[in-house]
Amino acid sequence: MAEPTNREIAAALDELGDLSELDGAIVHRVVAYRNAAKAVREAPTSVAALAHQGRATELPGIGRTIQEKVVALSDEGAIPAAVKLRAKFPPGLLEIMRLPGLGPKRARRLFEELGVDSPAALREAAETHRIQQLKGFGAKAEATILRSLETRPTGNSPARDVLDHALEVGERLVAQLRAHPAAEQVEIAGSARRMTETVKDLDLIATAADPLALAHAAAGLDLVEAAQTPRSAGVRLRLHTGLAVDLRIVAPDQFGNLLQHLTGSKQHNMALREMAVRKGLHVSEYGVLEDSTGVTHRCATEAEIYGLLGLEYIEPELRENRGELEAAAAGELPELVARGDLRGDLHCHTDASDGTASIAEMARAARDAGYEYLAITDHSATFGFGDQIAPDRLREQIEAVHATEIEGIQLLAGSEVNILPDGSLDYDDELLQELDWVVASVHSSFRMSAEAMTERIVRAIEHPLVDAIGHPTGRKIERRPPYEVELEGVIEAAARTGTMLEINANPDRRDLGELHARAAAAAGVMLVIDTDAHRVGGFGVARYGVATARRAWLTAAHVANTRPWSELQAMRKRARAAHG
DNA sequence: GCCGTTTTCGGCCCGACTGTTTTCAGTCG
Repeated sequence: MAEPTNREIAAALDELGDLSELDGAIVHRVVAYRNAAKAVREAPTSVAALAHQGRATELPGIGRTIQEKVVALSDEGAIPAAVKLRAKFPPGLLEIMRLPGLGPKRARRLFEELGVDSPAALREAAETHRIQQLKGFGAKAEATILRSLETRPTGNSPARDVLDHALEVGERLVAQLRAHPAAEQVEIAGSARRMTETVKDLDLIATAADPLALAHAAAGLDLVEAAQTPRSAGVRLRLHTGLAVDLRIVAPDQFGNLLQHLTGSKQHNMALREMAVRKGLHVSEYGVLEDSTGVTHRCATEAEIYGLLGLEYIEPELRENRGELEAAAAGELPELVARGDLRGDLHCHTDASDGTASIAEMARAARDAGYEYLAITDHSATFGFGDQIAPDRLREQIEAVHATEIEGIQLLAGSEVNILPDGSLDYDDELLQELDWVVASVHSSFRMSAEAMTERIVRAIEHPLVDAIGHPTGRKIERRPPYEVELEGVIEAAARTGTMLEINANPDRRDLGELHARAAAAAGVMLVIDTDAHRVGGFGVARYGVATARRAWLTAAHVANTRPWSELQAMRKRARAAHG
């Protein structure tokens, strides 16, 4: 039997958590299963393999018992405890439990007292008013249930906004609020501040000389489609883009408390608060309560909160409970790479392939975006959209790039070469040798087995003239899953050969993602943050690549294009081979 | 079920909201 993937193990643990919750298990055991599921989902290597070696307990939140369950899942195809509980509760009950307003306790009572075992049966029970006869349920509960059933997500709901869509409008909103005379501080909080890949809504926090006036002003902005009643505590908005915005207005001396609370993540805050409790402190959105004195410390800044807990300030991108609290306590947080550290961009397109601007136009735009060097990397011969560059055309392109002189930026002749299904490249070595930079990417035959795709990419990695692998998983966030590939094998090969892996900064890609980028860096792989710009405005997305790198705990040292070209050039494996 | 600078047992984040209730359990973020 094939070992279960981390995703399958995590799903099994989540299911066990749900079933245990229905079964009335103490909440902490349920939480333990969910924490374990998160740890598995984020683990960089095969948890099934770890469990068989008895080493899964090294992951935070996994102890001996859950390790045994993982082994059982792997060896027998199921977790015995889950099998037992599945026999006890119909699968429809899990669905019912997740409806808004319902939970495990109420779902179970509906099942035991009314025989409700599916959403259809639930609707029937509500429509015949049998639910309001139950103790603790009333007419309102029945109406809420019917409404929840109506608005139940159908599975293809778009659910979350990709970050750039939310930030584009969110940052305009912030600018407009800051311009209002009643406003003092206005900041984005929530997952958008942590620069997650997608967001559900936007949380804004403000302080104001006249809170009610600011809330009214917010409700009246032209970005706003609808607003609830403005209050001095804030206002809820819906923008024309459909984005929900929650503006909270707070006293200046509690600004840090609320900002920290609403920035999250939930997991980070829970772990932070547990850590605080051990020091006799209680952290909430209103302040930090000290047990020994009964004093509540109000904090104008987040740094004060972390300071009270004896922690270094933790950047929002790190607040995911992935070890940042322990590192902050030990004074060992990384100095994260910043946008200003990037000196060059090694992946962009011109109108020679599917871009929209000339070499010179792209060069000037890159320079104006703060870059010192730019590799022009148009698509190779078999790109297949009518814009392919045949070998002779590439020779002309190399000459054209080298002949283009733009003050303040150095141009490099490169190519984004296709990795063909068999792992070969579609230019011969003699031609590749003439390029300053070669990024190799998969653009076709996405539907291969993981084994074949891994072999394909590893073969490209082993090519002596490939400097970097572009968007290594091929995913499009919210639109297309990654192709099947064993990233572990890719990372191992990249480390072994000195091939760099790209963090493609396009907000729809962010590929490598943060977890894989972190694993790659830990394995000694050098990363490059590239925009993959197709137009002069395309360099602005660098911030999303930097955000992914920061969420991956990367420092400037982990990112090759924080170095001047002269240094980076010498780090390419072909340069190292020449010297070695 | 996990975990330990209050260690191998006894804790486990915090507060708001809702509906049904008259002091609170369940749910949510």
